[in-house]
Parts: sequence; structure tokens; C-alpha cells
Amino acid sequence: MSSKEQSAMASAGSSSSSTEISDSMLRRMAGQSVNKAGLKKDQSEINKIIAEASKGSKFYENEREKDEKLGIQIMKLLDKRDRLLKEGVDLRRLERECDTFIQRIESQRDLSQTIVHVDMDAFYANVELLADPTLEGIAFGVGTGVLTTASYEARAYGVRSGMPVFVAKKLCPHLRMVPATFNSYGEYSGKVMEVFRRFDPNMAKVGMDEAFLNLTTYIQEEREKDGTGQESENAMHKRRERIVRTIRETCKKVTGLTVSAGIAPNKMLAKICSDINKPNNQYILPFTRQAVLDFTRTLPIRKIPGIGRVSERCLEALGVITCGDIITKRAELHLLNYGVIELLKAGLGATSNVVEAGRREDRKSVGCERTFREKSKREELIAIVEDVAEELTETLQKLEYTGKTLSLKYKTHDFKLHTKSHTLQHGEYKTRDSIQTWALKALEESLPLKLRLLGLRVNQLRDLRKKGGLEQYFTNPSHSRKLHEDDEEAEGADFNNAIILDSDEDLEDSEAAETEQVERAINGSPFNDAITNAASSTAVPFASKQETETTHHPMISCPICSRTFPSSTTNQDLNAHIDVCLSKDTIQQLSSRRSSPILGSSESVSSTGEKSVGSKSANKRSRRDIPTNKEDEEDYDFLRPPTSRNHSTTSSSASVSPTVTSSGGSSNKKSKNVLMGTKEAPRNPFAFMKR
DNA sequence: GCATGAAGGACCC
DNA sequence: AACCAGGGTCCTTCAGTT
Repeated sequence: MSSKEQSAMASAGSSSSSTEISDSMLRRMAGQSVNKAGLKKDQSEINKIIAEASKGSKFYENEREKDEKLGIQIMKLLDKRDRLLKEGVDLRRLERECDTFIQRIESQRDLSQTIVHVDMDAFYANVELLADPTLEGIAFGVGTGVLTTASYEARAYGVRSGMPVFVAKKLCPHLRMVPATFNSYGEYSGKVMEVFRRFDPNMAKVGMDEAFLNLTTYIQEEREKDGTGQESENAMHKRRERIVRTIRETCKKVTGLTVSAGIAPNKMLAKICSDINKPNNQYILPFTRQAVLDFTRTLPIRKIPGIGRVSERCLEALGVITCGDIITKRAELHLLNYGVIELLKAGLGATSNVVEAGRREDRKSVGCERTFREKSKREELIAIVEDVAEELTETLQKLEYTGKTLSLKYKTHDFKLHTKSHTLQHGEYKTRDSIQTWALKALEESLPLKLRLLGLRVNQLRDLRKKGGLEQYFTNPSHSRKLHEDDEEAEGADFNNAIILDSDEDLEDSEAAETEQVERAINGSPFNDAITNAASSTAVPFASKQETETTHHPMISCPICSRTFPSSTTNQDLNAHIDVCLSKDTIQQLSSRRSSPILGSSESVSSTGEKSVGSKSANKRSRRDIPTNKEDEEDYDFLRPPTSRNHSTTSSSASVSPTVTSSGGSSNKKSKNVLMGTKEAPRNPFAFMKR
């Protein structure tokens, strides 16, 4: 261990011996949702109470350990930076490279779309309030064990979601707790989403209480209706505000729940904006490049969706506190291989503005887990696994999925998480038996264990609602899914097939108009760019172009399985697909699937006669060629904002609402490493910013 | 060299 | 006197396979 590491240990660990709690621990214990509004008590006072309350607990110890490790990691990061600098890395060159990135990003900046992020206020809490008016005006929390949400009255005391009840009570002794009633949340969620859909049928739901809307089309139509021609930016601004106000009012009228909203030219910004005037209000960011830059310049990086506690600390150590710092420190970030491009995109406020409904096909896994009071007796643990397996099977059945890999997850008494997984080469996990058998085996293997959590999750799903088994090899969905009573989210989305083009797609040549801007952007830091020409950036000449074009490809369909493919699909590719479709295995598979539930291997590895799907080469080919334009996109592989992550739907009604974001642009290894020349790519705590 | 699996994490709501 | 959810997604690292 280097001396630096030792000192990191020392400083991070100092809290354990003395009564002082380190700063980073205070912050860490403060929890993830620190950025929430509505606090009364002084934040640092609150943080102290929180940390103090759980000090000495196993949880706390575990957090402290993590904190320590992070500290070391950060030291290493800094070490590395210093070393490279000493070795004489050409920072200037890196800076220029970043400027090229910036140029590209700027050239693709798109202010033509009106994106709205709508976010229900204290959703669970407010639903409970409707059900029980005696909660009106009092501090209460929803959940058991951990608060899933807190009323605004409670928040004033520093009580926040994700906080354990006993800590919350320390902050607010008279806090009242009500158990969560997920079914009702689901119902209200459905109603609200319905309202949103009136304004954007392709609305992207993000969890139960949030959604992204693209109002561009709605606005256009409205203007056509009232015969408004060219409109001043000011008029547009007002129109946007008014429409969003209408949306919120409608929600309130329909459900009695209040909504907040953010209006901006892209998802990341809209999301951040929805928080600004939080309860029951909205915030609109002017749709000009300058306004966006002004906004982001001072924006704490933590506000960027995808930047969590860890990334925040890493960046902070590098002197990056605000988005503005990202630009200033770009060379260093680049040097450390720290996902600069994504950061730059976020820093410039030029992230994805593509809003598309989540599709069932996008789901990647289904899981089920349980937390309980520390247990170590074999029988007890086994019973829990059985129980979880049972429930998982039910869920799987209800949702109509099977999966190839199963993983067991457990948390030991000291809050350490572990997973074990197994992938079936042939069969699929489907029956309770197959799941339980492996799960128990995996558990027993590691048995002398004191646990507090056990869970199971199935990955590599196959959608039983789909005709063939080939689907997993194509990204395409389209027609396939019929609506099912229990997934209210179903409608709408289906016909935009898997092609995931982001806004990046067609911009290339259409951008002449903005060249001027771009030019400026390259010379020097955009933030210093005094003369920003806001007007030109608001021009709407290509308004909504890519949106329509990328989502409404005409389709070609396979004569065998009638699956549809984008018109851009070449004959060759189509043939490849048809080959697969015609393969014997496939036919067998299709017919066997009809007749009986054979597929799930009842035992772990051994299997039924299910040959894997289609010929390997065919699969490979098709997977690469047919579905996406990924290859083409590689070049544009900037951040597709992390913004829209998925959220599960706990409700028994199982509205599957998978991710909103399209999959796509894998992260651009090329440019990242090529420029660097560093081998041991330092972990890029940022990788997740992918989209 | 590349695709896959397994295990571990970061993050989100 | 005790003791921090549960549903997901994506990324990374390290092997071992093909």
C-alpha cells in the first residue's frame, strides 16, 4: 500500500476511533436524495443527527468501509493524474481533442423539441392522503422499515425517502407511518399516465410517478388549429407554459394529485427543471443555447442523472463541482479516461431529446427479493428461498417470460451483497422446480451464512407472448405484442421498432445553419463565449425532423413470421432472417411451444431437446445486421442521457414498463482509448452514462 | 480477438 | 432494545471457451 493510500485510510478511518464523524460519512449517511426541496432544519445539523442515529450499527460500519475504499480509489485516481502529468502528457492536445468533441456536440445540439418531464409530488404520500384525510397537514411517511416517501410536512424535518424509519423518528419524533398500498398507486399511476398520453401518445413512463413527454407535435397541431403561423420565441414560450399548466391541471382534476413539471429542450434538462419549483409548480428553461449554457454552468454535477454519490466524490476530487467545471477541466477528465464525452454532453446541456415509450421487449430481468431479520438457520433460509422462488415463478408466469439465467442474491448480516448465477445452455428457467432446485443448491453451497436478504432474479428473458424464439436475436418488436389486460402500458409504442436512433441520426448535413455557432464553440470555452447567438439556435427549420423520421420507418415484414423490419433493412439481411425462420430447429421450436410447456429444463443444466435457436452463424449475422444502425451510430456515440432509467412496477397488476431509453450506441471504446494511450484504463465510474 | 458467463457495483425511482 | 426496501438497468473485471 502506498503512503498515500495509508493516509487515505487514516483520514477516512479517523471517525471510528474518535467521536467525530468524517465529512464524507456525514454526507454518505445523509442518503441519496439529499437534493430534495423543502427542508427546514439546517442541513448539516440533520446530517449529523442521521449519522449519529445509526452510528455503530452494522449498516454504518459497512458504509464506513465503503467510504474508506472510495477514499483510496480517489487517491489512486489523483496519483495517476499526477503521474501522467509528470510524465509530460500533452494536456493541450487533450484539450483540443475535447474541443473537437464539443464541436460535434454543439453541431448536434437540438433545440427544436419541447420536452417535458412531469413528476408527481410525493406520489405515494399524496395517494395515501386521498385515502385518509386525517393525514392532511401532518408529518407522515409511507413504507415499513424504510420510507419510500415522506409528506412535505415530514420533509421539513429532514425526513426523506430511503431513510430507515428509526432514523426518521429521530428527526421527527411525531412522525406517523402508514404502510404502502401499491395497488392504489398503480391505479392512480394509470390514470395520470392516461392524461399524459393525451398530450403525447408516445409518452415515456419512468416509474409510477414520472414521465417524459415530447410536446412538439402537440404544439404543432395546436398551432395549425388556431392558424398561428410563425411564432415568436416569446409566444412559443408562453404556449409551452400554458400547455404544461393544462396538463398539470388536468391531472389534478382527474386524480386529485398535484404534479410538477420541467420544460426544456431535452430530457436531462427537463428532468432537472421539474425539481426546481417542486411541489405543484413548473419551470421552463428558455430554448436558447445561451440560456441552456447559463443554466448548466453553475449546475452541480450531482444533478446530472446518473451521477450519484460515488461519481460525485470522484469528480469533486478532480475539482469538478459544477457542469461548468466539466468544461474547464475537460483535459484532465479526458486524461483520466473519465467518460469525457458523456460528461461534456451533460455539461453543455446537449443530451438526448428522444422520447419513446418503453416496450415490453426491453425488459431484461424479473426478480424478487426479501429482507428479513437476520437469520442463519438452514431450514429458515431454505424456507425463504422456496418462498421467493414461488413468488418469482408466479411473476414470471403472469408476465409470460422465461429466462436462461438465474441468479441468487443475498445480503449478509453486515450488509455485504453477493450474487451467484447460473446460465442454462439449453433449457430455460420457468417452473418453480427448476428455479428452486438451482437456488437451493447455490444457497447450500455457501451455507454457513447469517443473512438479512435473499433474492432471485431471472435474466436473459424470452418473451412468451412472442411468436418465435428468435426474437431475442433481433432487437425488433413491432406488431408482436398483443395488449394484455395487465399491462396498461402496452399500447402506443409498438410500431416504432427497435431502431434506436437518437437525435444524433440525421443531423449531419442539416446543420449548416448552426455552423457559425459551432465555430464559436470550438474557440475557447463555450462558457466564455460572450457573443452567443441565441437567435440562430432557436431557429426551427429542422423542427422535429429526426424525431419523425426515426420513429416512423415504413416496415417490411417477414413472410414467415410476419415480424416487421425497418425499410432500411437490406435484402441480404432480410434473407438471413428468413433463413433462420425456416430453419428446422425453429419450426420444431415453434410447434413444440404450442403444444406443451417443454422448454423449462426441470433440472439445472441437463436439458430437454430444445436445441438452441437457429444456426449460430445466422443468428450472429442477423443480430449484427438487421436491427439497429449501431455501426453507423458508433460515430455519434455520445451520451444518450442516463436520464430515463427504468423503474419497476411493483404493483401486482404488473404493468411492465420497461426502459424508456432505447438501447443503442454502445460506448465508444475507440475514441476513448485511442486518444489516451493508457493501458490500465482506470475504472471509469462513469460508464453507466452510456445512453 | 471476441463473445459469454459470473460476480460486484453504481444508480434510479 | 432494537438494526436501512425492492424493483430494475447498465457497466466493469476477470476468466475460461470457442
